Amino acid sequence: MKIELTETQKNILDFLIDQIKGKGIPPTLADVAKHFGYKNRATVQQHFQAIEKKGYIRKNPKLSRGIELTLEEKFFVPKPVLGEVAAGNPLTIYPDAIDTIELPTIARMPKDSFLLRVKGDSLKDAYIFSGDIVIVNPNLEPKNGQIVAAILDDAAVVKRFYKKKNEIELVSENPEYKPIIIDKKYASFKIVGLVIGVYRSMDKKAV
Amino acid sequence: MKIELTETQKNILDFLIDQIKGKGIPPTLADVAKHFGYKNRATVQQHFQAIEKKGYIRKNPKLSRGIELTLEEKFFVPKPVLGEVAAGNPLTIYPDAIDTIELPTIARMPKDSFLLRVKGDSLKDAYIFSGDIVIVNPNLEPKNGQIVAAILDDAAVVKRFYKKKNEIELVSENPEYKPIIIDKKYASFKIVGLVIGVYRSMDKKAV
DNA sequence: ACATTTACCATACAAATGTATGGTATTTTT
DNA sequence: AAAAATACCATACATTTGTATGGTAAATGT
Repeated sequence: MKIELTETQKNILDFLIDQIKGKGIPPTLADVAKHFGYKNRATVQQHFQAIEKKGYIRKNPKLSRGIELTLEEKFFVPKPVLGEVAAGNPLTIYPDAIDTIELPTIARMPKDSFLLRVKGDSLKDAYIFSGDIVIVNPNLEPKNGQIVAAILDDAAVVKRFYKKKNEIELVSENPEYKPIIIDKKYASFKIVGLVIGVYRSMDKKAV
Repeated sequence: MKIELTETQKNILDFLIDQIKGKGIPPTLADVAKHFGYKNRATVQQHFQAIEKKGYIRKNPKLSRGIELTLEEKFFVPKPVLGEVAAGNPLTIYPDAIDTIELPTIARMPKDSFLLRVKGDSLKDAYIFSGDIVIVNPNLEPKNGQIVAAILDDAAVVKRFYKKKNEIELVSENPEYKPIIIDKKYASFKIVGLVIGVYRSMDKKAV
């Protein structure tokens, strides 16, 4: 349906999305021009025209900042650049560890965070279920008691984090599960990031 | 901390929030003037100045639509105008029915939806826990198998919806709970809306 | 080889936009 | 009773902003 964008157009669209998601308000032509080092607004104008023609955006003519994304009727926009984005991502180091990873964009998500779609029920002791989306920030230092996403022994877990003297303890919400103690034995242990939120879409669950 | 707003200022701030949340982009002075029937942009300008002085908004000077809400550093903004806003809302019909309702605003939510913060564990059979946010769309017709928020007998429930010949059945996820059958006996039954999503913030849960 | 698309530049212009200033009437505070 | 805040109006002005038009050079498609 949608026609392919060129590299430049993709970059501009990405910047557009970034601004809308991050700042909450679409940029002006001048904003975009400045960001890409264009000396001229008309350049951006023409790119927007091209992008609009390909169906990715809609313009409210004569309106300042009147650019809308056609993409999102929904909460989550499956990023078309998924493959490439994941490549630059901390997660790629463990591409197989987490069952299935999708990187949708959610509005107003902190810029440095990413989303993981949880598949499998291995995380349900943290009230997180298959199909849920966890919002993970890899740049936040987890404090004791916070929930982290971590990899150990090729499995992904979401648990409460406690740092002790010589070890790290990962505690489940569910008391049935015993805490996992991380010490030197675990060579393949890595904190992926701090889980700052969970989202679950009900849309498709109707069976 | 925050100084009280006047009635007019409150209305204008509400409209501002409405626009930012609903349309995704702040209105111009002219937009606001038009909406309130002011013949003059300067009137709005002055109201904004007053509202800014009281600390509710921030203005990026010289920037079109450069108004920001001071309110929201977070995902969810507990609406300070809750009472009044709720007044124009479908929910107000049952002001006491749902344990505690907060009407936070989330960016880029489908325009006609609203959020309910769930308090109390009465909804946990749908994997929804105290503190979670459910996203409810009152304008979508629930189909069989979808999750709805409903009011019956002064209690709010979130359950799977099934329409039968002469009755409506509300089924829990958890088989321990028996389905609720709605027939003519329930005078005070009302579907609030279709639950299209659940969000949970992990931020504050660190104990 | 020729046409089209892409990716920029420059200039010009009307409309939109934020802002400044001054004014009037009413309400609230002191 | 006087001062301050509120709620509007009008006019004027400099920018910002979107848009239109025309041009150049390189890449791509046919």
